[in-house]
Amino acid sequence: MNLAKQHILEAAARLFERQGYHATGLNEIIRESNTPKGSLYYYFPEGKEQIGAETALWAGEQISKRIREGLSQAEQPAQAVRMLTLRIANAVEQSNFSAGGPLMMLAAETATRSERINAACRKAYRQMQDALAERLGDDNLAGFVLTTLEGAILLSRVQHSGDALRHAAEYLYTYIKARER
Amino acid sequence: MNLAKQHILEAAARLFERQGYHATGLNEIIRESNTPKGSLYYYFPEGKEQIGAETALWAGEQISKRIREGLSQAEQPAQAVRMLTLRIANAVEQSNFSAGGPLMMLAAETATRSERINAACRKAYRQMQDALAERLGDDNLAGFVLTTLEGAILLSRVQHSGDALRHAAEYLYTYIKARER
DNA sequence: GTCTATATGCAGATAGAC
DNA sequence: GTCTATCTGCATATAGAC
Repeated sequence: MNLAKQHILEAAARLFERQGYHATGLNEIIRESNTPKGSLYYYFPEGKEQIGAETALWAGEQISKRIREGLSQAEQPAQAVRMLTLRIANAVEQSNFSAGGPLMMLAAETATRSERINAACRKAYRQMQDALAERLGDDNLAGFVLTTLEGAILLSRVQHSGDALRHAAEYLYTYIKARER
Repeated sequence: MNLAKQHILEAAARLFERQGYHATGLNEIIRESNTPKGSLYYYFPEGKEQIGAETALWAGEQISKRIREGLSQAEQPAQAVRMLTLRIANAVEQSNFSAGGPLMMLAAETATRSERINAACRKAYRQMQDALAERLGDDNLAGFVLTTLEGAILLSRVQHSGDALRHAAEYLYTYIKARER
């Protein structure tokens, strides 16, 4: 993929993550990406919706990678999920509660308003769930962990505190641990 | 509270729930509320942000009531939470995945962009958590249930399927049940 | 209390020069 | 590939009549 295009995508991902899809203007994306203004419609001829969809796909791959990395750093699945969740808590706090995955905003705002972006978000979430399931050996459980992570990220952002994520880390740990036997 | 004002608030809540805060225009709220156009700035002189904040507070009270009602319909807390979650799953499906609480969108979109709306959302979430804690007898556990519900609503909406909520219902049931002993 | 008219600005998008 | 200029439309908000 072209470098300028990649810059636009990454800037869009950051902005969607911080403030959402509808609150982000194309001018803002251009500015934030340090990309020549004339490039946007050259690389994304179908406009904002295309940017949204490609951002979701790209984000899904990035996050899945990080999930795999994070989960590989502990012996037992329960402990791995706990550590991953605590890492997210730190990341969210250090970003002043603007981090937490570009997907959540994009997915929530377009669930019933853009079929194209929605399809991309579903695919991205599926990838994330697969990454979790690889380690947990249970797709349903992976779905529940994903659910919990998204909910906890949302509440942590709203409450301007990583506590929701830290609590989630402990509950998930206890739950998965109990299952291991 | 004045009736016209109440109509505006309820229309705003529905629209924010379906499509989000930034995607909803004031004209749309007027149209959907069947309220005279000149009334909006009469009742909400501080504009859209005031509407957002008051909507969040109102929604928080409504949802807390429904949580209390829902949780009172079973003998044991574990079963009560399960039934509440399944009820939400049905509601979300029957709304074509546009329902799921006016708060989520509002809260996510404004977490770092409007202190006023953010404060209102926090208060609303606190009320909801209190309503859960009353029945569960454990504020941390109530927070975890809230986290799970919000995450599951998000994923159900994105995936256009109530499965995430139904799975969450079973996991929460198992978890709370195990604690009862 | 509610109306119409309007101010002002930015949104997404397009055309055509270079 | 990138530029500038511009179109169209809607956004929030305000003023002043009734």
